Order: sequence, then C-alpha cells, then structure tokens
Amino acid sequence: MTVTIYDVAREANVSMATVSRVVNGNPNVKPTTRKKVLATIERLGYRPNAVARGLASKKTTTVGAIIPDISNIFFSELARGIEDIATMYKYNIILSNSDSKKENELQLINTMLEKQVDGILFMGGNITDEHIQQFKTSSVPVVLAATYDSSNEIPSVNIDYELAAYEATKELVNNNENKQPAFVGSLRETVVNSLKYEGYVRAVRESNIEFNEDLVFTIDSSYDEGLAVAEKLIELDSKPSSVFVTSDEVAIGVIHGFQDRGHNVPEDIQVFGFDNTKLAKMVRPTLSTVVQPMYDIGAVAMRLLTKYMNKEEVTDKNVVLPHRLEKRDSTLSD
Amino acid sequence: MTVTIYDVAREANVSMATVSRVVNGNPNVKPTTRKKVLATIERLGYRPNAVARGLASKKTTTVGAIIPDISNIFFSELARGIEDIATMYKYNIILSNSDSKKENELQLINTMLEKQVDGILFMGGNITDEHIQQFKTSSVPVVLAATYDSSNEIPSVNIDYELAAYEATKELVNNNENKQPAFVGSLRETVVNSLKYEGYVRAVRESNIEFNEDLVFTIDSSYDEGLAVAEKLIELDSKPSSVFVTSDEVAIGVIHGFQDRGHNVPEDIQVFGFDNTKLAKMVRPTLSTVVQPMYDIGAVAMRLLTKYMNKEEVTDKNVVLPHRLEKRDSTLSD
DNA sequence: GTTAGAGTTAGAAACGATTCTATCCAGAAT
DNA sequence: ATTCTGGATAGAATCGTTTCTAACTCTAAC
Repeated sequence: MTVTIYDVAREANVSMATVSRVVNGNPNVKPTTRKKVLATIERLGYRPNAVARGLASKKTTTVGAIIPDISNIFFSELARGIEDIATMYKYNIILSNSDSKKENELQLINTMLEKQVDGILFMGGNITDEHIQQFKTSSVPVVLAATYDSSNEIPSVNIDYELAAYEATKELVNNNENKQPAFVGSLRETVVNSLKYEGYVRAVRESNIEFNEDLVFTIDSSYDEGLAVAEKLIELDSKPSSVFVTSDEVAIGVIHGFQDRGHNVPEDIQVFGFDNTKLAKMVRPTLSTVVQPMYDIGAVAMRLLTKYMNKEEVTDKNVVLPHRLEKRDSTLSD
Repeated sequence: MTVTIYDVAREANVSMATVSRVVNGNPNVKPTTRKKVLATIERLGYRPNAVARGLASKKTTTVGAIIPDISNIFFSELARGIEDIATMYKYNIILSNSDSKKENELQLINTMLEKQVDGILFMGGNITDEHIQQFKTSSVPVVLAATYDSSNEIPSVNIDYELAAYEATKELVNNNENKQPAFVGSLRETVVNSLKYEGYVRAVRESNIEFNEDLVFTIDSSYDEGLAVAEKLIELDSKPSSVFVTSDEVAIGVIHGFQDRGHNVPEDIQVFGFDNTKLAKMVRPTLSTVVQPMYDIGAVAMRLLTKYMNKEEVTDKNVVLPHRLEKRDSTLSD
C-alpha cells in the first residue's frame, strides 16, 4: 500500500542506502544516480516515514511545548514566537496546556519524553524541586520561557520582573506627589508575580512612604476580578490615586471598573499594566504598561533550545531580555 | 543507556511480548506475572518509546492541527477546544501556523503526513481544489474547523455564517427605521467572509432598501484597519447610523475610531461585531456581537476526528453548530 | 600494467516496539 | 489415564528508516 524506501530502491536499481542518501541530501551520490532516484521517488510518490526515521536516527525534529493556557493572549503570543523559530529550524511543536497544574505539568513532561521529542520548552507557574529534578534528569534539553526558576539551574529566558515592576511603580509614585500606588496582582500564583511585588515594595519603600498593606490586593488573574477590585479600591478610606496591576487584562478590568462607577482614568486614578499585550492599545484610555516582549521571549527560548539540541556552546544560559515602560493615556504625563 | 522493553523482559524473566501486554493493559496476563513485570518496570525506570511503538503499530496517537495564526484570539480559543478534547482521548497535537497561505498549508499537510499523524484538523481561509485533492487522497482523516468548503466533501464543523450575518444585519435594520447599515469586512479573504456578506445583502434587500454599494468597506482584518475605516464612514455623505463588522477585533477598532473623533456609540452609530471573542466584553460600550462558539467548534471538530480515526460510524459529516446574537451596549435596544 | 586512493555504492545490522503463530500447561471432560 | 480446551507465554517476523562497514569502480600516478 504505502511506498517505502525499499520500493524506491528496487525500482531505481540501487540500494536503500543510496535512496536514503539522496533523500537526506548527502553529497556522496553521483549526480546521475541522484537524478535517477529522484525521478523514481517522484514517480512512485514516495514520502519518507518520519517515525521510522526517528527510530533509526534517534531524532524526531519535534520539540514539546508545555504552556499554561494557549487561549490566554499572553501565551498565545509567546507560542507564536516559539513556532516561528521552530519552523525556521525545521522543528515541529507538540503543544500542550497544563493550566499551570503541577500534576499536569509533570505528566506532560513524561508524555513528551515518551514521544522522544528532541527538546522541551516549558512555561509554567511555580517551579518546584520536583520540576527541577525532572528537568535535570531529562534525556533532552529543557528551556524555560517566561518562567522563573530561582535556582537558575535550568536555562531560561525572562525579563527582569522585579526591576520592571520597580520602574513602573516609581513612575506612578513620581506622578503622584509621593502617594503610594495600590498593587493588584496574583501573588501566590507564581514566582514571577512575587518578583513583581518585590519591585513594587522596593519602589514604595525607597520613596519614604510609610507602607500601607491595605493597598495590596491579591486576586485571581482575570478581567472580571479586575472589575471587582476596582470597587474595593473606590471604597477604601485612603483611596489611592494610582494602581499598579501585574497584567494588562486585569488592568483593563480595573479601568472599566472605575469607569463603570463614574470615575475617570487617569484623572481620578492612574492605571499601569504589565505585559503590553495587544489589548493595551485596544482600550480607551489606552493602557500604560510594562512592555514585555512575549514574542521575543518565545523566539529566543526556542533559539536557545536549538543550541542545546545541536550541542552548541551556550554562553548565556539564563537570558534576560530588555523591557521598557510604554506610557499611554491611562497615566498622567510628567 | 536507555532501558528498552527487552531489558525489562530479561530482568523479569519473561518475553518482550509479555512486557508489551502488561504495558498496554492487555488482560491476557496472569496477575502474578503482571505484578512481577510492573515491579521491574518500576525498578529499571522503563519508559516506553512512542516512536518505536508508532512504527510497529502504525498509530502515533498524535494529530496535526494547521491553524492560520495561534496568536489570534479567535484561533487560540479554538485551539484550546481542540486540545482539551484531544487530551481527553489521549492524543497529542502538533500545532503549526500557516498564516492562511496556501503554500504553507499544503506544505504543512505534507509534513504532518510524513510525521504519521493519525488525523488532521485544518483551519484556513480559502479551500481550493488543490486542498480538496490533498485531503481526499490523504491516508488519514481530515476535519475542517471554522473553515468552509463549498463542496461539502470534507467533514467540517461550522456555524451558519450567512444566516448569522443576516440576523445581525436585520437587527440593525430594525433598530434604524430601515436605514442600510454599513458593512465592514474582508471579503476576498475567505469563503466564510463572503458568506457573511451574502447574509448582509439578503437582509438589506429584504427590507426594501435600495442597496447602496458605497456602504460596503473591504479591508484587511485588524484593529487598526477598523480605526481607519471609521474615519471613512464619518466622511460619507450618506453617513450610516449603524455598521455590521465581520469580526470583533475590527468592530472594536471601529468603535474607538468613532469615539476618538467625538462620536458616541451607540447613539451616533451602532456597531455589531462577529465572533464574541472575550474582547467583546472588554470594551466600553460592550460590543453587541454574533456568538460563534469557538471553543466548541474546536472541541466538536476534534471529537469528530476521533470518530473517523476509530472508524466509527459518522451520521453528520458537516456539523453546523448553533449561533445567537448577544446584544450589548454598542447597539440600541428595541 | 599495477597500485593507491578517492568517490560511490551495496549489504546488513540496528532502532524498540507490536503482533502473529506456535507452544506449553493445567484442569475439565470422557 | 487420555484427550480436549483455552488461557499464558515465548519466539520471531515486521514496521521503514539510518548508518556502519566493506567492497567496488575508476582515474591518476608510477
């Protein structure tokens, strides 16, 4: 039924080895035989079987990507970066959602390894010792993308979350005669988020403001939670005049929460987001935010992974990409 | 180095066949030997090689998903639906972006087939005869998701785009004392879009309005294009008082384009979108739109594919999922 | 006219599973 | 006691490649 390399060999009067060489572009083939083989490949409609090749060569040209949730605009952008570079290097991606659940994550790593991927790209929330253990004993290289491992043992690509949050908070403090901005984020969820919190705290402390815990709001990360937290902010006795929010989606929720209750952004309250997803420009007022280059993180992470897979020398195993503040209309200009 | 089924067999004093039976849950194994084998698997840390299994069994439990752009909020939602059902049926997904380019699409189908996927899920713009040809001669089943093939030869999952557009347009006409709504969409791009256009035309014609071609705007599908087209609408002599837009993202651009120029939505102009991506609730005013169940389309398509892969009987090869209109604040209520 | 050596090619052994066929063995039936 | 039956198991072929080694061919040099 299906045409195999053997059929081609027989029809072209050469050995399987020669056909294999032709298919794989090995230069040690006489041009005339190459042409002959190519012709019979065409004639028979031969299509190499990547599974058999994978078994024989122990390479699948496939990498596994474990991602919290592909329907999240942040991760889908990241995934696109991964995919584009993967395509460039002739790899395919097996994509799986973990919902950031440790159990799923560990399970998925195992599945990927069974499928003999050549490498793994991991995005997730908390990296536990168990994760590290699995990564270190993995038979193939692993790279973390937008995922923080405090031990720095696993190769990774990130931005400096603490610094970025510090700068954003500082910006709000400066615009506000040294009033403490509120903080809205999902602390517990991930190490990345607690880094943002640390940056926020540092900026506040540095400004000689007496730190007010009441201005810190810990919520699940969603637009609706942002809407809801706006109400709490309004009801506060010491109502803040600015908020630093750890993600754009929540920040937009906060903005609308205020607007829906008759408050104006940025006049009554300034809002600073994080990520610069394309949503940031799709609100009124447009959202000031920390630019985190999602696409690039994915792309660089994939590129880094190819280096490991090719056993190339890697000079910078924990890459920190630049970030910047993009000031738009949800904050006041200096 | 790596532990194979043969190692397990030797250590457990059984044959490879028996180990294979244990691993695959074949009941014809004496409980005591099963236990013994399981123990040595555990002890040696044996992990089955899915590639070898794939070669021997001719099944990879992997399906290919060809998608225009995973970073597009519409498709990422669809992808999540696919993924969830795939996981449920123990399949993994190889995900690739085509950017809706025919050349990429055809190439990707070929790659997927080389990788011996058990089935293909295809999302794309225009299905050409060449596509159909490839699908029909494919060795594995293919299902289209949110992708229209006018010949209805290939299994597919869609909504009734013509009817949905008709209903949305009708709604606008009724709210507007029989004035013709403008149409903003990307006609040429896909068959799906021209179906929407047909629905729009039918609704207008049916209302005994003299059809005005000047109110039809054909643009590339993006937020920025939406912003831009708003200006053109404003400059129109016969300025419309409502617009039907074929996607939410563009619709939101249109809304903001009007707002940025001092016009109010829905008082000055009503806007109706299409898709009900999560963006629709994340604007002010919230966007009235056609609810297209992206997640469900993905999920149902994947489910349908499993049926074909299992050679189950399929009664409904071209599934049409229900849609509905969700009226929010960008249109006037009756 | 040998021979060396480079360039080509053939042959066969992996790769690590599944699966078909055959064998073995125990207990039931006669 | 012998035969029969069916559940367990073993053995070996197979899946479709890659890749190693050996051998062959041809030309150039001596």
